Amino acid sequence: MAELRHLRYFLAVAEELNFTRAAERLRIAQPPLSRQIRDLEGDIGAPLFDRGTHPLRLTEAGQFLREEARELLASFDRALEGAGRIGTRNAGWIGIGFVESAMYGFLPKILGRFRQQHPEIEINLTEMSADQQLIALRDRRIHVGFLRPHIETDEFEQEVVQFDTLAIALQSTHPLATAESVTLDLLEREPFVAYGGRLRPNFCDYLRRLCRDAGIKLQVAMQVDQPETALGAVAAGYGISLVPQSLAGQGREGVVIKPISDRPPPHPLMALYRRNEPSPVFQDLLTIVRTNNCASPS
Amino acid sequence: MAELRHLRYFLAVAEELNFTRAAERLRIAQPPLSRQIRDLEGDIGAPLFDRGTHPLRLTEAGQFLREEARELLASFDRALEGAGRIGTRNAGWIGIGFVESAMYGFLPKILGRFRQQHPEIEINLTEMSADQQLIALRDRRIHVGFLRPHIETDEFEQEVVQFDTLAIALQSTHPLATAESVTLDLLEREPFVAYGGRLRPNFCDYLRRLCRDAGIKLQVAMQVDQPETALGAVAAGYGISLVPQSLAGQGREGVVIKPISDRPPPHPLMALYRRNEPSPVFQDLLTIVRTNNCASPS
DNA sequence: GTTCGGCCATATCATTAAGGTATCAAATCA
DNA sequence: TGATTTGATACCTTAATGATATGGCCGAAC
Repeated sequence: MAELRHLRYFLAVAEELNFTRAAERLRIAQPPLSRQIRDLEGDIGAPLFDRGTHPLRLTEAGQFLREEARELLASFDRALEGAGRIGTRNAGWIGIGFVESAMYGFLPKILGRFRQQHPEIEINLTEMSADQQLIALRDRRIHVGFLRPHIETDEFEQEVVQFDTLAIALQSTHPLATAESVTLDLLEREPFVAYGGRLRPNFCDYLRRLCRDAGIKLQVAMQVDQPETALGAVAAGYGISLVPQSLAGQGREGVVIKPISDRPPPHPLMALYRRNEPSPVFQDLLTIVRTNNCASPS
Repeated sequence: MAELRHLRYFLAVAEELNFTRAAERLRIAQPPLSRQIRDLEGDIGAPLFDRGTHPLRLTEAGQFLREEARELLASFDRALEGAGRIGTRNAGWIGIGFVESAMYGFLPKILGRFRQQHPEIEINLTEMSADQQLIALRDRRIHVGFLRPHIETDEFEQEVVQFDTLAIALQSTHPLATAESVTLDLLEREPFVAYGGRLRPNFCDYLRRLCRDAGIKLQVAMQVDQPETALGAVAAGYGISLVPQSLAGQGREGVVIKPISDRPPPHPLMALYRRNEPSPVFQDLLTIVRTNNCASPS
């Protein structure tokens, strides 16, 4: 089984581009180094170096692994050091689960402020889907999850931390492209660019439920995976689509994003956490999240 | 030296909360498992389990390490598999360096589209400062870097990929808080919340240079590390500050962000890459970055 | 073209460290 | 308190890492 040693050795060779010098640097002899690299290559199933050239050259796979190896070794050290700090200084840690879209501005901001208040607290950040967050909360593997609706649970505390609404994306040549806003029933009268459930099952479900509740029957013209891709499809004239209003700020050629005047569907970011979490550090995090002041409809 | 084996073993115990069962799962005997855990704890310098309780319990450090270990082991496998795919299918990889603020919407969007076009390409993402990006480009450790000015180099190709301007943040009780826009010379007449060079030396330098070029003398009232923190300081009445216009969308209580009418200072996101990069995959990435259509002043 | 030197691979031996067995001590539970 | 579960200790075995010796290949220099 491959071990970190293999990466350490590989990295030495990748940096020296010379087995002999790398071996010296590692304080081992050259033959065992050759064997370890060979073992690693066997494990990977592909060569990492172009042999027979002077100087030695990394293959594409080797170049990739060199970067990954750096990152991995650094992360490993950080993890052990972090655990050590927590254990010795009796510091703490906070585990955070989040859906990808929470990374679009919200989380970096929160984390920046939190780190400033609590530089001694180790933070474990893991991107996970909404249902993975539920499981992780139950297992106490994270302290808080950030997700989009629709979760129906009273097992955990839940609160809105950032408010967004859905808006309608139109091709810029559309008759309504110059209107101030549009109404929701426009969705029934135009072909629709829908979301497949593959990448964002929750967002997809949410839209489905929304349309059912509003009594809207969509004419699905195309399926895409992400709101950004939907914008592309709209620009290309496949139809209209529903996207988060916040995407309007980005401005994309061929598309306009119009607010919905009658019943704008909400698209909030939620925080989910266990009731009665005692940790004062966690309470501080919640305070930061709340004073972020994005929790009111715009 | 600590190895992945230690993490694998630790994870088994952490999940079973029982050395004997964990050993069975790992297909080894219990005593060597105990020893490996002890070695790991020695390396870390803190206990990972509360011994002497039934059932076994993880210490805080142990809980943290459990999450980190999961992540690390998964990353390790991903890295080896990725390298294998590159080597066998003759696929490729793209290395991307980026400053933190590129993560605020820009990069996730680009990556989403790129992954869709090239699911077979491995992506190595590394957050690094602007000067680290320069070094990494030279070392061919990344193919492209995303950074904020000010970099003066003709060693690499450079282009604007997202345009933003700086705006002035005022306390919402400020007389000008209701104005449409303000002028740059307001900076001279009010105490200023400035940026220390610790976290974002480039941004800090950029502001300094900007003020010097515009002939503006700031009255620095406070130093903060990040624009978000600056907003907090402004809300608290320490003074006014310069922040990216894009922060205006987030809305924060006690602060208004006003565009600068006379000479709005640009704050673009740049892409930096080697000239004559032949890879067609890389060219595709550039195309996606360019058709992102955020490169024109708003 | 031939030779020399650098460099990596292979083969074999030595040593270290991981894994196994037997046993003990401590905590839990009846 | 005695039986049982469970982790720690001591000691031995085995496997894998590391060292030494050597050979072959490639490139550079004469």
